[in-house]
Amino acid sequence: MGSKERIQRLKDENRMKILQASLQIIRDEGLSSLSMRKIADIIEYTAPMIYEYFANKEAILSELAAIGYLKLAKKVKEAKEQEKTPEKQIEAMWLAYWQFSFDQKELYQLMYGIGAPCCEMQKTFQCTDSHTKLITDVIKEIMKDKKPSDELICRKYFTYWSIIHGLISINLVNKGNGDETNQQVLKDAIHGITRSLNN
Amino acid sequence: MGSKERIQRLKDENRMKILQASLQIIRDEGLSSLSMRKIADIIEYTAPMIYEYFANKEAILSELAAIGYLKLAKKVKEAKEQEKTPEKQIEAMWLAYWQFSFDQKELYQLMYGIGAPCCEMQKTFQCTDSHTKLITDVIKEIMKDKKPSDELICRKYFTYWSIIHGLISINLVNKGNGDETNQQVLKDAIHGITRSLNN
DNA sequence: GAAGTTTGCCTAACACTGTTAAATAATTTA
DNA sequence: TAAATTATTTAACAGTGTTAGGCAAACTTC
Repeated sequence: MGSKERIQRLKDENRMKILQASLQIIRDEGLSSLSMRKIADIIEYTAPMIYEYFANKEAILSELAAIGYLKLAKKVKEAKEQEKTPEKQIEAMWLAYWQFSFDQKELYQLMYGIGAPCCEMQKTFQCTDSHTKLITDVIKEIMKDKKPSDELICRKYFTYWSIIHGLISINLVNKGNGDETNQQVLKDAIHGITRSLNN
Repeated sequence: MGSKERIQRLKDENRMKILQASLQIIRDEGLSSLSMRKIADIIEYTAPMIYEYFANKEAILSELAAIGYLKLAKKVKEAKEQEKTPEKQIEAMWLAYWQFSFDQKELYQLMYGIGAPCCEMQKTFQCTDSHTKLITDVIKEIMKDKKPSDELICRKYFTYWSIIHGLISINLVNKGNGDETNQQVLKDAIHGITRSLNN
């Protein structure tokens, strides 16, 4: 019965189509005008069909966010691998994070709830294999002489994250586009925090 | 015709009632479950009546946000006035900002679009009489020996704001409540930036 | 005070939204 | 081919923001 697999593959395809269509609508018309019926139009089904693939609308958004986390982790990892010293790595990683948030505005907003009463933040993803893990590892590397506690590392990560996320949020809401000035503020801040790691 | 004024006063009262009711609903049930009909229920009118006072739902949110800016500016001003040195002032002001965002979670989210596809950010308020003006004035005071350009001051303000707004956003989305660790990160960051103003 | 005009307010409706239950069409199994 | 299962749709519910039309009360003018 090879058709079992064929049917499964078809189901997976439709799942994927739903996600793609959703993201497309969000990109084209904004999150607030994403509707089940519009998704259905694109995938050439009727709205109730979507419920065969996702429990509800929120589940779609949730899954899109999850995909976002994967994409982000990939970008951050690539950025890391192009530098040798931890200091350069951490700058590259945060710049990659920054870049991601502008290349994938909609996804980023979904992931971190800017302008969207969407899914709970995925705490599952925060530990293994995420950009968080990648970055905290480098922080640990930089601070290794001080034998920092996990709590301290976490706090340092938080400090980085806050300023970058803050900058991004402000830019997204203000419809900025990550221009020179902001990049300058960002780099300054990253350097400042990085310097503070070892004194 | 003193009744003209009486009627005007009644209209103003109703306007206020609508705003209060809206804020109450947002606080009790969240922004996403704010509806015109619910507002109407509370003020004991029917939904279409609200359109006599506000062009649409967004106008209500917009006005709530504007009220928020005023409240915030007041708090920041009070904080400033309780300290003498600019260094202490700036810390107090940002802590007041932080406090405001937790005391008035909903308002803050409205003002800065966290979890809300709401109104454009009010650029009108950014210049005179806002917390922004209050804070940049103090930054200017601290840096006065360097004769900084407006652009530099703006960038410094931005740096402060980013990390604080970032911390707040993360806390709001994660449903944190501004606990010790975060306050620590915040104070560290403020000190770090303040120190950087003069070297 | 009566007639006409304006105002305040409501009902009904439209075009949407997410979601569910029931009915129908297509496909697989016996 | 007949029965059972699965895929898909139609119809509906309860909710949303918003608009148009109508009724009744209040005010203005005569």
